[in-house]
Amino acid sequence: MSRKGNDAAAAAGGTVRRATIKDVAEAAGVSRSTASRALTGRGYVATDVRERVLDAARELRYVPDATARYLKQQVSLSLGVLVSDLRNSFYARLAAGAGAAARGQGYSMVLAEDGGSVEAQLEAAETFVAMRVAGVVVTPVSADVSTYLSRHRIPVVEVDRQFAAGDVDAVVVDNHHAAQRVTQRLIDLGHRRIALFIDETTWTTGRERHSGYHAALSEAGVPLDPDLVVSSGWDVEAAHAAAVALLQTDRRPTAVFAANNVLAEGVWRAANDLALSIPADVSLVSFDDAPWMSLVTPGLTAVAQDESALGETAVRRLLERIAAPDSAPLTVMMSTKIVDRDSIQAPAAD
Amino acid sequence: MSRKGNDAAAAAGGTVRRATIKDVAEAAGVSRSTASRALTGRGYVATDVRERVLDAARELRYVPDATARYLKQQVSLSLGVLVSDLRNSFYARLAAGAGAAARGQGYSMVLAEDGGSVEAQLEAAETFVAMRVAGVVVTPVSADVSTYLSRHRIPVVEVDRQFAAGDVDAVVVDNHHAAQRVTQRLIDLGHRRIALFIDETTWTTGRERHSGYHAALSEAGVPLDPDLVVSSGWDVEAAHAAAVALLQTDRRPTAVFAANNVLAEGVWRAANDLALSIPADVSLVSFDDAPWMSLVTPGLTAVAQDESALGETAVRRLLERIAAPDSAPLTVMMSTKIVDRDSIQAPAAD
DNA sequence: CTCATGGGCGAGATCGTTCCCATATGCCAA
DNA sequence: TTGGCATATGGGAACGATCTCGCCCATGAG
Repeated sequence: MSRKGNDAAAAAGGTVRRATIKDVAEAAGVSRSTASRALTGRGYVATDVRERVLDAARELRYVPDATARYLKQQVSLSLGVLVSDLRNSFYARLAAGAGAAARGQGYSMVLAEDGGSVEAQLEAAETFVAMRVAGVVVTPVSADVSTYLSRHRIPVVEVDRQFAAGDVDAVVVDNHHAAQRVTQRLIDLGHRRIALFIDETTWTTGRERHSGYHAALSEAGVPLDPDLVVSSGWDVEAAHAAAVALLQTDRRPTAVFAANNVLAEGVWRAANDLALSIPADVSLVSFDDAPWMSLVTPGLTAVAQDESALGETAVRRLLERIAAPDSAPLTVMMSTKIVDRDSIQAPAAD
Repeated sequence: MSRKGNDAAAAAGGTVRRATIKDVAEAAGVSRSTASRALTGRGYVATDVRERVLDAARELRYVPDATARYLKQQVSLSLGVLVSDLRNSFYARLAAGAGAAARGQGYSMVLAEDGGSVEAQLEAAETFVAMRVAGVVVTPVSADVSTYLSRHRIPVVEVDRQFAAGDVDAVVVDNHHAAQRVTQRLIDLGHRRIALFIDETTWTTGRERHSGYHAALSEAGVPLDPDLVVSSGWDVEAAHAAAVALLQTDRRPTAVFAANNVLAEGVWRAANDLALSIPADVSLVSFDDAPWMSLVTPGLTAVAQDESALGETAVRRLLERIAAPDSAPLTVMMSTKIVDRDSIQAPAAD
């Protein structure tokens, strides 16, 4: 023995080296090549030798170094997932679904948040490139991420919203149609003054939800009142303030369609603060079905997306693309459903 | 030139190799060593040479391979974060805090979920070892994770609950004290029949919350009624079923203390289903303050933990330990506060 | 007996990076 | 002049795995 064993070093208080395949090979009295074959199961190894190697590996608690393996094979087993805000249940569930799908396929998930910032998103993308992840699932905030990652030959799937339609895969829902249907529902109940709360119309989500709302009104011959389309900010507070303002006007809407769960929360809080009764004084529907919407009274009628399925599908699509890098980009459309609860009813007679 | 450039290869439809430091060095007309020095900023490089190298790197869109760097330096820049369930806002916020802190210190976060399963948790730990993460933050479900990771020389911080007290660092809250205070609050209002909903008393969280409840009752001389301590299962449905059963008995409790947000949701739903008014018919307090608790009417009085701070602190502690591997393990106690809302009041006179 | 075949094993190259070391030059003090 | 020091650069060896070779040995067919 030319070198002290690990146990001796440990007893001496020295730093314990992690066991490498070389240690395993020496302990089993074989070469590194043979040890590798025994451990990976590729190539010929005599059964007794294989046993010796496996025993040695167990004994030494050998865990192969994934980074070294990647370096040699140039095949990574981790996926990047990049979302806006984990505190938002929508993204949390999306990430949970993605993580589960990844794990199920033997991948691990590197998760990053960008808080909706383009720069933060690019920074995260750069980290993913540096880590040589096998692919990335992203809820994009600009076209730049997909472009950047594609340039670096990293497969991307856009999920929830789409900025690079046609260039990369995407998994989305039919925002236009769902928004139209739910607006239609309000119109059918007799509503004519229907407000839309929306944060952003430059993303596909916002744009399509807006157009769906618009389409439903047009089709019913209800004139579009620009004052009823409220572009509040991103967060609950902004939506809350905007809702308080709108709901206090003398000709307030009889119904509100909130284009996402954050906006719905703002409107809900505003109605509560103003002691307006939902749905008696004002009906409320939401795009996105957040957990709280089934807990409050009345429960909120909402367009529900299966966020987990969104994440899972995105990961599955990503792995398909990794397997077939040159196939044409696909946009997968997931279904939504309207969950009927008790936050909408016919408007009070004037 | 002995080899085709990338552009030519791209034009020919061939696979484009990612630029390596060797490519950068050649493009700048220097050796790999010099290129490395210019890029990392360690060691002497003439200013004009540095410029040339940096230009070449930009030109070739060079992004250093983090795995290769790790292999050489044996210093990893990713952290493992292992939680039970991202769909639970508690864990989501914890993970968000951890991720933010990690990113702030230049680390990226590898996130895994174990769904509360010991085996899944160990599997995730094994992945972390294989990936050679610099450290792990975990909400443990057994002592095995910490033991396993420690054996592999990977620093661990237990967060929320503690299984390896004294052996590894931990970030927790004073469950006993907080539970005692909130139970005391109910007693002070005049409640004597106070139910405790709890899922598990083998974890520190459950055990301590139980003991705090117990302590408050003892101190007030209220006899402990074992029928009022409900060990329901993990999920909302189980808690809901148990709560429906309990709240229908003729001598139902005048107040319920739910030991976490999931149980609180079960109890809340049960009360609603039974048309019991909170707090008139039954008072309800929760350990954990979930987002929905401020949206429902009445708002739920709850013991609030700052989940983000929990995650951030755990990561900070982890990095401290990485910096000083031989310092004594520390248990950091975070504060809680009771947020008063409207779900508790004095019991109705018998 | 020869030669092809296939099982079994090890030497050494390789992935992309860093880092130690050797070498070289210019400058200043002894 | 010599020695020492700071600056500047390149050669080559790692890090830990995998993988391509090439070699050896049985076995069995011709």
